[in-house]
Amino acid sequence: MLSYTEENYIKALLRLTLEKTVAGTNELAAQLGVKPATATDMLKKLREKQLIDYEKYGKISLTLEGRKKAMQVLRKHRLWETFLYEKLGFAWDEVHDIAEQLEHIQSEKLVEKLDKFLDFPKFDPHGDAIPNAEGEIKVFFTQTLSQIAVGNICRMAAVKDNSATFLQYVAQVGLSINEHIKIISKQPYDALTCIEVNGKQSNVSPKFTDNIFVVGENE
Amino acid sequence: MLSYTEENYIKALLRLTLEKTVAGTNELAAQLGVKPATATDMLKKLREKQLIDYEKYGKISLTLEGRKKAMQVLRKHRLWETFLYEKLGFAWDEVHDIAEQLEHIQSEKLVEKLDKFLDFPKFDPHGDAIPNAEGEIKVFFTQTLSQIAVGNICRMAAVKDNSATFLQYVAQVGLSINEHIKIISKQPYDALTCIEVNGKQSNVSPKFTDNIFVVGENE
DNA sequence: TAACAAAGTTAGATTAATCTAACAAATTTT
DNA sequence: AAAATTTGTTAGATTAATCTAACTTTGTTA
Repeated sequence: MLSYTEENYIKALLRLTLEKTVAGTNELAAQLGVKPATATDMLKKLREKQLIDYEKYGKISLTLEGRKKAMQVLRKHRLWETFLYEKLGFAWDEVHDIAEQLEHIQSEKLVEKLDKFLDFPKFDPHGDAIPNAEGEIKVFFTQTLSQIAVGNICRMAAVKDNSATFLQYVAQVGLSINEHIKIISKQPYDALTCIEVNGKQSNVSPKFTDNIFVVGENE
Repeated sequence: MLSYTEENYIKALLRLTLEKTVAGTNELAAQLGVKPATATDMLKKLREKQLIDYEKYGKISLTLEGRKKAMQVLRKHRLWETFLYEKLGFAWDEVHDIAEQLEHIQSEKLVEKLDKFLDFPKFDPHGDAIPNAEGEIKVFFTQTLSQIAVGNICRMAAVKDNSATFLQYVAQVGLSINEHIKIISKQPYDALTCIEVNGKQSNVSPKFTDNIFVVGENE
């Protein structure tokens, strides 16, 4: 079982690795309000416990196990935030500090009962997704590239079709996850869509645009 | 602010001093699952913080401040137990261990909102009274000595009248808080009640029996 | 009342988490 | 590429809470 402190370290690492590319010791220490020397000590300990991959002077990343543990803390945090907001009537901005304490309560059964009591919420009061019991965030995309109007910009979120030929085609037009896409025009005659990715324009078929999940820019 | 550990010590002391006469170091240590030496150290620390009265080799008691703090922890414990039982559907015997963790969450506002959410419960799922925000357990006695039938035994809980003459009268018949009282007989003619306290019988008036709160023996 | 047992304390060590100060490695700038 | 800056580590100390082992006080019993 992880200590309160260890949980806070892996949670901070999760946040850093989600938001930015890689996490460094100073950044981690700042996030937690401790000195870098302290963080270094804890990093060694977390490595011993196989929660992170780390070599001295190198970059830090969570192992699968570490990430799962961190996500479970995040799950508790967001469920408690939802409880405080929805059930107890706390304001939007008051819930975080209390949830920081509640997220360390150890009881799987409590978490599951709380989840049920809240009617299995998918998002917390800030709109952030709540991980499931296995520590995964399932994001269900509903909008495909074909639904975006001419002139708008969106961002690629996922693909429906995972075939090699399709993925090669996707790469060929310069697309990848999070890449921006602008809809230049749509041809009424042959139903092709002209998209622009990184300054490069391509004409693609409905078969293509129907298989790309996107999110709008105004999120 | 008290540490998690300090809170546990004063809570254990509260339990011991409520249940038994005086608390000793060994007993306290046993209650908390630590060695007596550890308890001694902590007792010094709690004395420094003016939470207990204590001299070495002497008996231990909570100060008013210490008692208040302990009662506030107990309040949180019992409110959370009520929440787990009433709202989350936990069983009677599952709530204690989780409440042991939840009772240490620091947020006055949380406690008050939880209290309201639970509709200001007076008793927890085990039937124990929940202290108020000031750390007091208000017990409302409803039964007076005059309502006890002949032949029954009850126990003195409190008095309605606090006048000196009444209290002297009470002492004179051998009564004090928690003292047992047996109703020997009631005279229809002059409405006097014959009571027995510690083997001593006295005839008392309705004015007397109406001003003594009692609890039945079958609690 | 002297001896024994129980209760409580002290001294010294350990562990987890932290710090400061000094040092080492990596990166950026000139 | 040498110098300067940033980043990260090590060594040694501190605090809170705990332990064991030895000792002291108090209370009980023969």
